[in-house]
Amino acid sequence: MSIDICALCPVREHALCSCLNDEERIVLNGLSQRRRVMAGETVMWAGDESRICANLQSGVLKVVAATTDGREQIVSLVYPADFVGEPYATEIAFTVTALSDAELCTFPRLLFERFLEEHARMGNLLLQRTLGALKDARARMLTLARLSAGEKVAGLLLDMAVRAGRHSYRPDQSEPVTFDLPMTRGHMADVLGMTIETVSRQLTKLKSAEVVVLSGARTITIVDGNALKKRAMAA
Amino acid sequence: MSIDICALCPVREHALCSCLNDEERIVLNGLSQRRRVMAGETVMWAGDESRICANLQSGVLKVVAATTDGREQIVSLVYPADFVGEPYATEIAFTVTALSDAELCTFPRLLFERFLEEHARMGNLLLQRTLGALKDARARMLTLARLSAGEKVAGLLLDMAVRAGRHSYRPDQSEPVTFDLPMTRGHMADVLGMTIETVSRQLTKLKSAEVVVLSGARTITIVDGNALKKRAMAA
DNA sequence: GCAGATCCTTGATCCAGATCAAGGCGGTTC
DNA sequence: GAACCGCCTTGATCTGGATCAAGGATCTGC
Repeated sequence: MSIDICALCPVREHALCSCLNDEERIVLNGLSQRRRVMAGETVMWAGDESRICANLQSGVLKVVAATTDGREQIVSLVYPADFVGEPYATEIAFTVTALSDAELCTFPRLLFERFLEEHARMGNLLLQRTLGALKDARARMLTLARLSAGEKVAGLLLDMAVRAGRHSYRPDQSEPVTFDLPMTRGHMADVLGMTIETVSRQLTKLKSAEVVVLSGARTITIVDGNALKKRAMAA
Repeated sequence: MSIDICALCPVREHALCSCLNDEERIVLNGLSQRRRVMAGETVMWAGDESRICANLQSGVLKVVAATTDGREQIVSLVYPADFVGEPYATEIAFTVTALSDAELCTFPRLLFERFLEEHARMGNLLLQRTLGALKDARARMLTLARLSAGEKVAGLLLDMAVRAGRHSYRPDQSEPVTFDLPMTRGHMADVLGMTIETVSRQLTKLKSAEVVVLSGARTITIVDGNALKKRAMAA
């Protein structure tokens, strides 16, 4: 009998399983297996059989779509408490790789699917999260296809201020915020569908315009949130 | 008591409700309302309250994301038997408009959500479809961000050959297929994130290369499916 | 604190696709 | 059958961002 490891879980209040009662949670825990990955390590490969699903406990992952000739696009970033994996798919469509060291709580796909079907409340919660992810993906389609480089970078900075910096950040109330960018220029370029050089130039432009301050490559202060929002345009 | 209108439904075998037994289906039917829309008419507006969900019975719809200054991107095409709407959202994020005359079987959102929660099998089916839509959206993110104009057009033609032409079409077995393009050049441009002119030029290029034959603007024959697939690159 | 690697910035040039502009082709109306 | 209208094609030009190229900044291990 395994001990109640969920008690120590850093995301137990926010992950999918937060909707379960103690009894149900213990059953699900019985199916789970903890896994640690190092920055740069790949969690699942496109083309492989879909064998596991997981909740992310700590760290950040990227979900990547790629052409056969090696062009890549990050289609999603996975933060702690987010669900990752492809239930009801036999073959993995998108490669998932750790951007930082990370910890996952994994489940065998087939057992996870069975559990979902037997616990409708969790099934429903996953449905709601999947609908949210779909909305996100569609919003980003607009970004990728129709926004200029300047708009893309401004929008990503605002996103990151909220997700990686203070969750409460509102650009409107323009008190400056400082935080560490959670990714390299290269990853930003992969998220936004552009090149490293263009990302760098746009950041330099924002710096010259005194909208942001860059202290070293990774630390940023948003000085004028309103100006940044104006440059981002699309909601 | 309403008559059993589902018996006449053209998509009863393929829509979400196909997983229900007779009794359940009659309950759901009690919540539904048929709606006809004309080509060009908008079914739901971004920004409005999310009041209805629906199964599409006939016709084709587009789901559109737009910036405040009017740039647009089609993020999804909805075909018969597909589900459309935004359950569990209070405000509509994407405008839905008919590309052709269309018929919908609509449900009030809140009653539909309740029904989903009380009929886990349908909830699970919607989850599977939503996961499929998410995969689609992510694949299209790669297309929008990283493929060339030529690759985009070739890929869309193959897609349409399958969805709008013969469902069984396989480009590998290169017997020619003829079908009518289900949309204008303008809509193709909106789907692919480019301009009408570029779409037109790419089609002309495919014609000159004798990969396709265009008989009038709307009828197309794919002569060399393999060549077209080669030009599309990305899976 | 130095060697090497990785990441970032900046400059010069190029090009795919946007934009601007001008007809051409089918349908529809009366 | 003439006039119109929406859609499509083609040509000329422009430009945002990619690509090519060369350092500069930071970090890591020893």
